[in-house]
Amino acid sequence: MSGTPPTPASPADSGDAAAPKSFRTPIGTHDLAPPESGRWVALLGAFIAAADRAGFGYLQTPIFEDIGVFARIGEGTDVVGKEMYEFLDRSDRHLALRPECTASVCRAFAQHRPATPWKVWYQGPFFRYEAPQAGRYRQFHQIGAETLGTDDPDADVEIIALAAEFFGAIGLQRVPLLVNSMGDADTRAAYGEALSSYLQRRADDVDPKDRDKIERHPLRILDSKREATAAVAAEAPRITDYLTQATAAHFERVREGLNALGVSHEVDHKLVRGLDYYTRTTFEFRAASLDTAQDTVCGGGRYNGLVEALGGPPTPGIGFALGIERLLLACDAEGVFDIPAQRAEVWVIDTAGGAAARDLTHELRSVGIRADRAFDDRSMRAQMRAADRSGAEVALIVGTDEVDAAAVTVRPLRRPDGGDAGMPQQTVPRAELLGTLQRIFDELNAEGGT
RNA sequence: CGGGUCGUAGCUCAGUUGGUUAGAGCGCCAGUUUGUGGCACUGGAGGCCGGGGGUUCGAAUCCCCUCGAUCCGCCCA
Repeated sequence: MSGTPPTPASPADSGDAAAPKSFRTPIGTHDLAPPESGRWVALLGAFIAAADRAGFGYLQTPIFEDIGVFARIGEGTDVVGKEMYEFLDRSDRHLALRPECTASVCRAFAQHRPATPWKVWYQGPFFRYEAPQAGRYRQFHQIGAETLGTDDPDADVEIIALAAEFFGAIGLQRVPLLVNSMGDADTRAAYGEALSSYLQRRADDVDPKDRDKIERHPLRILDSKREATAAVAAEAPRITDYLTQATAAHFERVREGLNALGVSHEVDHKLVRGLDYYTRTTFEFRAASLDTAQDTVCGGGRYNGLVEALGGPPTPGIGFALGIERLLLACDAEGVFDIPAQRAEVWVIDTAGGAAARDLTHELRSVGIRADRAFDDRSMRAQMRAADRSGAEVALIVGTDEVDAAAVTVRPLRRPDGGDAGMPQQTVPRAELLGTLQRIFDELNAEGGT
């Protein structure tokens, strides 16, 4: 990662002996370096495969947008209220770093008017100005998928199944799915009244720290973690009792579909989600293996009014976002989806000046072999150590003898049985090198690949 | 933004009631006779003890401030 510290600038160059200022990543941000970064690449690969099979195409939207795009997420939410990275550019345009992607996807839809259904997935960094803690960062990363242009409950099922499929692909087991329905505007209004009057009646039983929410954001009372509040919430009216016939039927069909696909789930009447735009289906996957404060690994729902609110045609939509950092935390907790080993297949050792290492690695790579080498003309011993640590199957040794004979010494480093005691080496003419390597790999695959 | 815990080598950590040149393990580099890895041994590089101020003859150690990390509230992926 960090290399050798640079030698201090000589007074002659700098004219000043003061140590240069050093920097680190801003609060709540992180570098992602090998080997850990290999996990992200693999994770993305697994998602891409699942999304591709389900007919979702990749959508990339800007990392910053006109701040108005995000205002529709919810006036009362912290996400737009106080957590946005907003700024004026040099021409006084009021912009913001994106805190999430659904609004951007809807903006893109309104801007381009693609044919429907529009099925897209996205991936990338998002930004929220919050104090970091376990599973919550100022720059975090999400993968998500959205289907716009259809209100068909089977689209909801497809979206949820995609997330479930992905969890399965990376080996996550303990991520129970919770679903609920927020109904439509009418049910939300009717339910809002019922909930408010109930909460006002029980205000004294609500934890004092939650009381202000009764006025400000009554829905959020429902998912409070405080014991007293949770007790009140448990007896609160349920939104599913206020669903219109159409939304109730929609919800029923979604559940039926999940059952049909074997996606186990549970209805959670207290699942309200934080963002204002949700209508009808809402859902969350929570990591049961995590005992951190943030255990929602994937959240989503339907947002039938959002495209219109962003100046587009009335267009229904459903989607989810999943937090990569949290997902990886959950993988750690379950002990699944390890960091993939990145290893060379062949390591070239050159004690005759380096030209052979330069040329051979290039030649091997061009025929598809993962080949690597040491630099700086190190001793043979050092190069052998590097070869061993690289995990390579085979070392190719080129010293002065080999150069004179136009040959290469092929030195296997692993045994098919997994041991590493070494096998007899052989010196072959350079012209026969690829064939010899092929035989060795075949042998290893045949005997070792049980 | 409020609260808890914590900052000593690249990493994980020792460092006794304040007392001389701040240590270990791992990692890294080099060697242990001829051109050969893992194991073992030897040596080496690498620390403004997070930063600033204070108390003291003397501070990694005590006090204050600050910055950062981490966790919780809150919020959310």
